[in-house]
Amino acid sequence: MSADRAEAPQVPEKPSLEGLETKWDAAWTASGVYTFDRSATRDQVFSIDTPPPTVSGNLHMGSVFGYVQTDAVARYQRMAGRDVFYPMGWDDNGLPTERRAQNYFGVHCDPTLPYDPDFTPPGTEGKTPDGKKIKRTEPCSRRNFVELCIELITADEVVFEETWRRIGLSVDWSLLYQTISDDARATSQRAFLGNLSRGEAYQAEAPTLWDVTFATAVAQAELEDRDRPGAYHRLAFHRTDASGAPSGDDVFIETTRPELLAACVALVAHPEDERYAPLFGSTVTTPVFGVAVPVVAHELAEPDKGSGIAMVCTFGDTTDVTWWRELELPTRAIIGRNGRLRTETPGWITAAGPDAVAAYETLAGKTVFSAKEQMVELLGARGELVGEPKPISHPVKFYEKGDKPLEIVTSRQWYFRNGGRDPELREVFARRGTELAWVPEHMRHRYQHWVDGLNGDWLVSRQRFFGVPIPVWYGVDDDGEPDHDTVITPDESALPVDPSSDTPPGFEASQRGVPGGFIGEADVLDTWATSSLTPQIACGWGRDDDLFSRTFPMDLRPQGPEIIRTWLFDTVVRAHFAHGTLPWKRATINGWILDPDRKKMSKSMGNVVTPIALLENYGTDAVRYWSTSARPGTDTAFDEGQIKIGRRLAIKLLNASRFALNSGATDVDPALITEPLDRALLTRLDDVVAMATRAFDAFDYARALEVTEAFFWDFCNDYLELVKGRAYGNRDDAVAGDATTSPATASARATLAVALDAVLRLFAPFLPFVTEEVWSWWRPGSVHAATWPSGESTSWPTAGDDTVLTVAATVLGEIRHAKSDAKVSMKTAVATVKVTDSPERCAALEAARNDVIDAGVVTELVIDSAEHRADSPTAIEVTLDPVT
RNA sequence: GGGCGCGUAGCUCAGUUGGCUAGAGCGCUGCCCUUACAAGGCAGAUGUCGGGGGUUCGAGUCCCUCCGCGCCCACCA
Repeated sequence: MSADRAEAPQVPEKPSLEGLETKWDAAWTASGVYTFDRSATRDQVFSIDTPPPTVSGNLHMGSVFGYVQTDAVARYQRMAGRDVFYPMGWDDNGLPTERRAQNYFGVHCDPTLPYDPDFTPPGTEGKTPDGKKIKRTEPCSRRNFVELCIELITADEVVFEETWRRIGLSVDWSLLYQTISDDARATSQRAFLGNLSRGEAYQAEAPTLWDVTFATAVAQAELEDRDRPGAYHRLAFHRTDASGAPSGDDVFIETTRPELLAACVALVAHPEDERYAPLFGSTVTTPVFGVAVPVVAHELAEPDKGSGIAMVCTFGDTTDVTWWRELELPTRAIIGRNGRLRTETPGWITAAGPDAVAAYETLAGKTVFSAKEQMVELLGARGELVGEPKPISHPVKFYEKGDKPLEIVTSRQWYFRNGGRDPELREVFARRGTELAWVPEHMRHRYQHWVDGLNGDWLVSRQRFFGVPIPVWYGVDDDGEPDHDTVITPDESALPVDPSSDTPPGFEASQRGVPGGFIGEADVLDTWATSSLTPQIACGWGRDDDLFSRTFPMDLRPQGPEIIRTWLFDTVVRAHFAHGTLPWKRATINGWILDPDRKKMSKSMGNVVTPIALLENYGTDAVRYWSTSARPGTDTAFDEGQIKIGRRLAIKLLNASRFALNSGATDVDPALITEPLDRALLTRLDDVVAMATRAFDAFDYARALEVTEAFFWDFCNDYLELVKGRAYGNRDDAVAGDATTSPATASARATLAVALDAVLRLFAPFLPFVTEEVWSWWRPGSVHAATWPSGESTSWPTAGDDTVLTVAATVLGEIRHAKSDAKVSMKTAVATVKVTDSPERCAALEAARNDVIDAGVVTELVIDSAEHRADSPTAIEVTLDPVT
């Protein structure tokens, strides 16, 4: 036994996959294999910016899919010698948590209420203490509400971490962060203050997309269109003569929103529309209210839509905003933030006379829906509604989390510049998109397309509660009114701050809200304004500059395609402003999982497939196998069959390893690997390592898995069978035993050890549990800390002739074929096998003669090149023993 | 309406810069309890590469066009 030889392998009698996850997760935590070594320099580090998942308590199949793919890359990088910085975070700030807190505790936030230290929510889990469903939520102060949110997520996050650990991510859990934590809030506010001081953040009074239900402004990135039923109402506007008196002629427009008639500020038609050209510059009066509005021209008006002329209201849709801005129309807002028509009669209606006022009063305070019905009645009564409304289905803008159409209201909000209103800046961000490496390459189009389509700056203020407060105060003027032009900022050292309770520098708490004092900004930042800073939060920007310098800009940003326009783009914007760089070198975009439930809706008789159930039924490695079989960026149908294959592969790995180790696989001088068949195997292995390495370097984990799996398959089916007898020492002249092992047997055993060792490492990124288990039978330390088998670590002889294995496997295959055809057992003896082939291939076969004879149970093997004709294929004749 | 992607065996998918009779796994069929593995092994059958044109000595691969599917974006009159 040589000095460097490991202890005798400890191979279990019945190897099994059960319980490996718990066992090794605990072991990895204890040994710290995934702990980031912060003495590493930037060039040695591979840092990964995982988008922190929303804490929901549930793990989604899609998350498992994408995160496991990234983990395989992380594990490869670690084995390839990089110091992997792989933090995880929880995105717990924002609306989803607010909603869950509302449902869970049965409360809602009323920011006008004072803090109640003794506040007790009506219940938990949506139920009262006596188990009844909570029907009405109870109001509480903002601070009480935030406390409840934090209580909820703290409990959830413990469970969530356990769940995530189950999928075997090699993250350094000591780096775990939360987007609502003090550090994250401080980072977010620090970045905001930087944006403010450089003029990248600004506040403006402007038309804003507004969600009535949540009572908050929303950003362009959070919109989605949904098809909703509507109806065209044909309305008669009245033309006037030069003196402004009615001329008796009418102009007809079609609108789906007659309730906004009181907010009408103009009619607009295309400049080249001959039907309406004579009207441009003239004035018409609205039906019902008789308010005079101009007829104007704009190329956005579409002649073939409706009657070709549209009414512009402030504001019915985003086109109205465009027209209002570009045509410098007046603002006549009638819809309030509660989604109802203003209760006080607007001045322009009053000016139109008592009839108009009377009409408006029947609408005042009504919801959009009721106002529409009332308006139709008013129009009908006056004969100004032509015909019946024509039902249509049309796209309507919604907040992606909302269930009522968005309204547009004018309000003061905070914005970040993002190029939406500045072609030069837009070009800067477009260029950033081209600098970023994309996997797959075509995903860059989505980024480009989004940047090209931006039509406004990024609205970041939200009228919500559970978020990062906008860290500013405003001066209060002599009349006690906030002066929004006087912005007071905190000292950086004071971050994070809450302006609603903290006092700005230079003021006393008693000056809050009094003339000459200050008032805190009540709004919070959009959740994206914080999650767009995950590289800064994770890498310790402004908090741990040493760590930051070793990890930022990060190497990799893995994520789904649906958040390119939001999360990815926003993160690029923030890093560009704060650091003048990209936040990462490369983005890998995973594909979608096609939901089987959706597909098989008709068959949905129960079984909801959850990742947890799959992980329990098949084991984590099996689920990881399926996830990493999918090509980067490629959509994949959920396939339980693939998961079963993964499980089989893992079991196969256990059994094949057990066999190899029990056959005497042993570490000896690789120079003892002398048999041509063994050298052929290792030559092939060398190619596989090269292919897998190349694939991983291109972030194509799936290809790396594919070539490794194919090799392992051949290794088991062909090589193991061929070498079995020789490894056992069946043909040894000497008595079995180390000291007297023949060179042929020693060669086989050394080859088994080398091959198994390499195969375990090659599979380690994909099947971390089973490879670690087998590794522990005979190797010290963790396979995940082992060196990737390439380059300098390739210490086996590779000058072999691959043909030896190929020909031997082909002949063995023919022998099996013959036995299969004869319907006899594989251990049946074969009388003769005659192989006719080229001299080269015959020589190769000759080199493996004894192994083929052993594996095929062959009595006589005839190898002949004399009758071989050039270009004709290998000819193999198998004659079974007549006795059988 | 614009953009991106996809359409290869019954199913899920590979097919790298155009190159030897188009591949894998599942499923299917048959056989084998072989002492690593019967929740296994071995073997077998299966394709107008969505349709139609074109370039080429040669096209699943490149070009054009049509059909179908998915996703994203788009101004809700």
